[in-house]
Amino acid sequence: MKLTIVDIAKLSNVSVSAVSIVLNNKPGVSEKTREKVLKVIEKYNYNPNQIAQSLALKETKSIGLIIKEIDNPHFAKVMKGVYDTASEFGYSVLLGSSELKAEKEAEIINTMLSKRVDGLIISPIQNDVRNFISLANLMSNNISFVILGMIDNYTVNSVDIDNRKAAYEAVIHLIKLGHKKIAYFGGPPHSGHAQKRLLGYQNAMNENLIPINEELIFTVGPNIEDSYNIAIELFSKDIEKRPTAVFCYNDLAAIGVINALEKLNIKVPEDVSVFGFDNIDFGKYLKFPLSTIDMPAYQIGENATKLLLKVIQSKGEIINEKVIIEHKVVKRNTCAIAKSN
Amino acid sequence: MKLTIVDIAKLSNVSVSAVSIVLNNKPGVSEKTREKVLKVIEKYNYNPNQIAQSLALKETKSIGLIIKEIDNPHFAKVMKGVYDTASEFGYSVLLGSSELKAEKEAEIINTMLSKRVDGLIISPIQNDVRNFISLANLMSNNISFVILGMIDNYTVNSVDIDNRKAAYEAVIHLIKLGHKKIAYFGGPPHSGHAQKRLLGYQNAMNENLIPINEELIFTVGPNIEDSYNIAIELFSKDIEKRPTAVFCYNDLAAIGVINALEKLNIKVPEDVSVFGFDNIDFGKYLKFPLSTIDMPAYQIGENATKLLLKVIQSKGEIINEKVIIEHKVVKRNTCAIAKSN
DNA sequence: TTATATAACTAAAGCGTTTTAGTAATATTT
DNA sequence: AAATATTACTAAAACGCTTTAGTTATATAA
Repeated sequence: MKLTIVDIAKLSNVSVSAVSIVLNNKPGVSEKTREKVLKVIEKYNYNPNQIAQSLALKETKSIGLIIKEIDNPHFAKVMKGVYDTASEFGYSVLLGSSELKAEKEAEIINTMLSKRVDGLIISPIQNDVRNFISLANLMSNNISFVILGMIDNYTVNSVDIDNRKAAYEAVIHLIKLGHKKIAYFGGPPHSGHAQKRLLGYQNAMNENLIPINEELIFTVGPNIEDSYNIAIELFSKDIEKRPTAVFCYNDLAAIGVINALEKLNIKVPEDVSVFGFDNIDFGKYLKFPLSTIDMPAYQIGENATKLLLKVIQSKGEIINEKVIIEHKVVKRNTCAIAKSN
Repeated sequence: MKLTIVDIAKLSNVSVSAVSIVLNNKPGVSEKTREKVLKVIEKYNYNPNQIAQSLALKETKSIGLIIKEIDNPHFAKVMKGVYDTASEFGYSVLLGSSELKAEKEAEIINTMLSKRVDGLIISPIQNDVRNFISLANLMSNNISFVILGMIDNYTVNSVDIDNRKAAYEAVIHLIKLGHKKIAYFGGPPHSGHAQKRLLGYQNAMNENLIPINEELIFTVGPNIEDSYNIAIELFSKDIEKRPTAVFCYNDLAAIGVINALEKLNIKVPEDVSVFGFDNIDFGKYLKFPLSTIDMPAYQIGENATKLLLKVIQSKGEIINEKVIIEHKVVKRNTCAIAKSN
């Protein structure tokens, strides 16, 4: 039977209030009683019920983290960043994964709110305000939250890299290598990241006066197999219809493409170049060490958490920060000079 | 301002109890008032405060998951298994990562208990009951929990693979390939998994009358770099002091070893064979597709959660299940016949 | 010494639910 | 129509804490 503060009070012959004061290390009791109470607490290994505390204090010391896919190394790093800094500041983290489903996302947000988390870190499925239905809810009920991404035209706290610029740089890299027929394997259509990366792709192409072939722009699912299949189909076409390079919205997609290429006996990078995005740890150990954009996921998680805690603690004044983390283009072995054909 | 049940009661001209009855879909109010109340709830988008519910009901509908490393693909899969099934049954999951530190583990367990999770799934740092300090606490306070691993001689609910057997099979595979000088790159000394896997290694060696050279048994940290460094040192020795095969307690360690070998211009698998453990997704995409033990992490998470929920729901009768999940040895490209030398 | 300020302590209300036990209203039997 | 069973409803206690406001004891000032 778990002891309560009432039990401790009785056992130490003081009032409940006195125990509470001792528990929270507040002034209001003599050294003598403090020690007396502490001794009893120690003896019975008393652990205050945080549920009751939360109800009284209207704070739970926990935050919710909602990512898109649990088993994606990128999000694992984000989680670690969030978890480490949350722990450091005494917060617990409640896990949520939307698996790219909008309804699931909304549902998770709802249950987290009824669990009264002190704040939320969300990697949203969609950045379009019209589709990101929970956003209005969060804003109007002024819940503390920060977005892993960008919501344009809204005063929403967020942390992200400059996705457009990163994608732009990746594609420029490919163009400088002589590629013109560059495919884009993008993520879910409404995803902010996918859109920004597509924009970067378009910018780079336009700037170099390379016409964009809509037939080379794809939407792939979140797993390696999906992009593998699409790549198989794409590269089974006539050679002149095939791209000489493909820029992928994440490393997982790039792995799928590379696998397909290998399956079809098309050489990477001699025949076709592949560029990823995220720089997951395994990228460098792959059969074809991946050229990619380094998106510092741990830092993103860390910064998001610090920002969230700032928002939580700033009862009153409005915080409006859009943190941009520096990315890097990392050139490894999956890109080469385009064959002149 | 968040509405409370009292507000809803007033707005619908009924008692608080009536609202509670409606909320929980219990009998005790007429259809008419039920609808009336429901309308108000809908209109104001009322969301009951789960903290208050938890206090009243003495259950939080959340479980704690304590793993050892967040950014290890094996645990990512475990997490996904746990998360998916917990969600399916209406439970939230509170995340904990011990990062292989016993004090951290104990601390996490403590805060989760004060947050009054309904149960705990723990991948413990140490399986030795004398060192796994929290275990006694959990058992004597009869907390619902399940262990990802094994605690011998105790009636502890757990799910795991047969680690000894799996390791045994891996080493037998190596031995059949003609290897005799087989190194073991093991995990932290007190870890149950590491111990069981070491035992399997020893069994296989003994059974084949191969003397065990203690100098070929190593303890490596949880990251790729650590085993890389140890391997560099090991394989820089005189050739006759070097093993011809190394069996690693997880895939990450195997990747480190392979990298070191590559760095030293030692050919995998021609010169030395490497065998991993876990079968992380990336294993097959690596430069040297990894031979390894398939440990079905998702299933482990799933089973652990189902077992935990069973324990939670079985107020009263004692449950004592030790679930063993089937492993598989997967042979890919990192093992070859030993050179006769 | 008395008056006053300060320190130590505590009773009770409040946080937002559920549930028990009771009352009032309605339906069913006789 | 009266007696009884059933249904609808609600007041209040309980869950385990914090905190406010008040009381009592002690220390300081006059």
